[in-house]
Amino acid sequence: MINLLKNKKISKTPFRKEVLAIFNKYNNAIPLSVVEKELKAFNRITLYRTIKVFLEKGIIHEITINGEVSNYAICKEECDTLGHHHQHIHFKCTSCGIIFCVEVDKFPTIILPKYKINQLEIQAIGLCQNCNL
Amino acid sequence: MINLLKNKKISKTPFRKEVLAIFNKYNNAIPLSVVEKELKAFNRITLYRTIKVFLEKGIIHEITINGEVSNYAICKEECDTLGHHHQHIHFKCTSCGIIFCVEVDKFPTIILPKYKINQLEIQAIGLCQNCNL
DNA sequence: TTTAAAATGCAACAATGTTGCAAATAATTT
DNA sequence: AAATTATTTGCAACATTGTTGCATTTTAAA
Repeated sequence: MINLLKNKKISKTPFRKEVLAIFNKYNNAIPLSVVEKELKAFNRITLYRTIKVFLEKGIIHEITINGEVSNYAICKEECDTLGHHHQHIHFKCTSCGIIFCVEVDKFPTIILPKYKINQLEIQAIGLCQNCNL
Repeated sequence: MINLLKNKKISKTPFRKEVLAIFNKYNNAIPLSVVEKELKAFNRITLYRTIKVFLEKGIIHEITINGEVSNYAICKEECDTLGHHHQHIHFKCTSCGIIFCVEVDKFPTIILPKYKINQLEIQAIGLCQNCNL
């Protein structure tokens, strides 16, 4: 939805609408290089700033696995300026390289005595449905 | 142990010994900036190459949380050229910023039908023992 | 429609990471 | 222990990635 921009109280510009449409088009997470290629009128600086705003507003979230180049995906849950609230894991296929979010029935809990855990980031690496045939 | 370099079959040089000693000195993960400051004779290029070799040989592992600058820590388990085999989680304290590895009693398992999960990376974000007092 | 606020894009810069190659050092062989 | 081979180091140069100030343009609000 393009109204997302209105809901998040950020200016609705052609550039942002285009970037948002690209993220919506993909069902998986994508790196900036893919966004670049999809953009009709691409500008590095504006893209960096757009990504930063989208991250801050909880429109997209960043996925970085083992220090590799970051991928970005639309937030499905109610994320906002105050933080991201995801209950999904990130899966990376070592065969086709795809990265995406997966909902799991029972999201793990970890208890560390004397610590306070506010957020759990879980990344699974393996073979996706297609590559595991 | 400095013999680690011999065991991993890589040349034992003063630079590598120094970098290894720095990692051993810290009980937590550290970014390259800290390694730099600790090094007597620092050279950016050699450091990058040393880190790369240490990663490949399974001497250290990389921790990247939410696209922030990577931190590095000694591998405690049997990691080698064929891969890293960790059964610990990575904890980041939002108060003091420290990042370190934590052993957990029961490392979570995630089952995704039709997928094959080879590795699970778990990052917990919250307050560490000191900051949670 | 006018005004105020915000976004864009250029130029310039800063930080991070890489590569070829010659010199230096470490490991191996004799 | 000395000579040979293999590897590492560090310089120069470059490539990539990300940031900032500022004037112009565009969006949102009055």
